[in-house]
Amino acid sequence: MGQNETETYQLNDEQRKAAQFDGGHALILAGAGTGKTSTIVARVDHLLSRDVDARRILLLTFTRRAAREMRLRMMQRSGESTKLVSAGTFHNFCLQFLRRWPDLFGCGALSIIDRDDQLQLMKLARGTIVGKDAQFPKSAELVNYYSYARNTNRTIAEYLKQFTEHDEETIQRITGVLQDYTKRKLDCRYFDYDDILQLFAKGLHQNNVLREKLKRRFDHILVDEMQDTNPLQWLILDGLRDPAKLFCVGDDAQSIYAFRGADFKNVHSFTDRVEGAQVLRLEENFRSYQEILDVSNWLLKQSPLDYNKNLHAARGRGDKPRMLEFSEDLEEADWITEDLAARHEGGTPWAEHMILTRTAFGARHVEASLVMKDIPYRFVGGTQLLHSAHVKDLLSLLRVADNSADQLGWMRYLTLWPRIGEKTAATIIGKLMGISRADMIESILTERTKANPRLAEAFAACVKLLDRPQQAITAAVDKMTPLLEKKYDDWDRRSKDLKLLERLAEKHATIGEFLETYTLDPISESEASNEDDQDVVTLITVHSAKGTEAPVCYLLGVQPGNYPHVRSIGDDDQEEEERRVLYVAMTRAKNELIMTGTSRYQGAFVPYHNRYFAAAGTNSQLYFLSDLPGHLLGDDLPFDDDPFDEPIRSYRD
DNA sequence: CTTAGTAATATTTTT
DNA sequence: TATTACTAAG
Repeated sequence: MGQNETETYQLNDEQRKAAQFDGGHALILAGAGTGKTSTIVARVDHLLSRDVDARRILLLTFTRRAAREMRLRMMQRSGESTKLVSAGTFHNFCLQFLRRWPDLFGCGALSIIDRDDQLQLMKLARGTIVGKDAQFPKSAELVNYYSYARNTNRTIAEYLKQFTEHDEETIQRITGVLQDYTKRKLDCRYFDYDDILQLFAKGLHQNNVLREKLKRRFDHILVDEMQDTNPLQWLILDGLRDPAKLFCVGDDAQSIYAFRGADFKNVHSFTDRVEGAQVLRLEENFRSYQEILDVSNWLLKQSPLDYNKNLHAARGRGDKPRMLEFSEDLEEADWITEDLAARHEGGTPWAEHMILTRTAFGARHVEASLVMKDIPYRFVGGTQLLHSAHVKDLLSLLRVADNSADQLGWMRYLTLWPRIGEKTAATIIGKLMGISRADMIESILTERTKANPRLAEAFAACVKLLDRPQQAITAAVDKMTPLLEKKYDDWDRRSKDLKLLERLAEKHATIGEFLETYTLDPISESEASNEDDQDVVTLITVHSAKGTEAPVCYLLGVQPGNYPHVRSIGDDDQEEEERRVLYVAMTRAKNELIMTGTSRYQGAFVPYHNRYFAAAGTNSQLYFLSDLPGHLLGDDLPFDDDPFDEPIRSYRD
């Protein structure tokens, strides 16, 4: 333990000071690429060398990917004992305790639902409470209200009054819908993402027995990406600290999750809130060459906010970032994949390249081009495997087998069968509610769906295989194939996904765990099929890319309309957040940063708050890079401006 | 009530 | 592009 310190793993002075900090609580302000992960890993190593019990260290990350990376790095540095460190996301950590002490938290068996299910449930609630009313907020907006209010620890009414323009009466009606939604959620034993955090925080703060138990479990709480924690998450940290010590690492210039309730205050007010806390800074960038940082620094300097960031490259100088402009996004996509192929031909592994995109939608041409050229890739944040219609069809059976109160699952499963529509299904579901014994459910199904004997058979088969997920899927596919074949005319293509599902299920102990894993950590089709492949290009949304890096980074769609994104225009805070998104994207690159964009911006119009918004570079205020000084970039000329029909003028003139 | 066919709808970011 | 929403006919 700890024997490697300073020999193999070199830290600079700032990092070492942070890793070995011996006071109380600490906030580490760490700029992009300043070695946040290394410092956290080194801190764990330091604690272990001081004989801190690994089981008493808690490491909270923002995503599962980050948690995985941390575990790997800790293992490499400090060995087997780090397996005992609790490392995971907030959601993961909280859920673990809800499961361990359900009685103390007051929750029984539950299924985690994703945003899709939330939306559907909200649609039902909205339908019964307000009926048809085009003026009334759509279900998607209602889900956002509900989630945002809870993540910022406000009541619904308080949030609506403060952040929306709705009148008193509308607020009343919205509250009514959300109440109905909550009731439906409980009826189905559903838990949405926010319930996990909220119930944990509530138990932690309102149940003294529970708080004492939880507080006594950890001595050190390490938090990654502190700038993206929200008030609800802060409540959790605040409840767990003392005597446990907080070690929070973050960078306000990389805060890009305000839409999820993330609050800078967790960083800016840290020392006010936590008595005696110390602030340490990491300012030397180990990731990128100075030229990449020059452009990034310039971007932040344009902001009216003072980020007080001026990253300095420890690696010195390299190539200037490039900016390429194309007239069509198909050309842009093809250029990138051709460049990739050429580099690979030249001996560079695929894995050294990352393509960053503002939106998953914006990457569709690149994805198509990668497929065309047979370049292996994984798309992090791309279309989710579990969201395609045929997969949902299949999973509906597994869901109801796992949780018989799952009404959305029943509705989907039942209506797949001939002669069963919404009404018939609703009647059957009504009969099923409140019954938990599988054999009784089976007999009701058999009784009510005589025309489709396989409906009940398939259910019975899956229930028997609850702890053999792979076999359960095989059985489900077997029984449902005739149905799905008829429903989809491109069944051949779709059935491949179900094979993929079988393979994924192998690694899981129960159906419940299988469903939960991929609900909390959605997986895209390309990720699922390339799971074991190491050498692949990474296509990734900027939001998912926070915390990662690659030697060569392509930044897709660097053009007006994307930075800031049109949907954020009009709200100053949102626009400013978009600048940070671009900053995060740029600072991922280690050696080369290649920005591409199209001049003909998205055809013509983009819907924006029910208006049409033309943004084709008419207003330079709307594009962060419109005033970017040319000397910061490499020599690529914008293609359209390249004058090929002009006589050359001597430089001596 | 169900179903087949057509129209519309929405594509920011995520645990 | 793909899925969901709606409408008219069975």
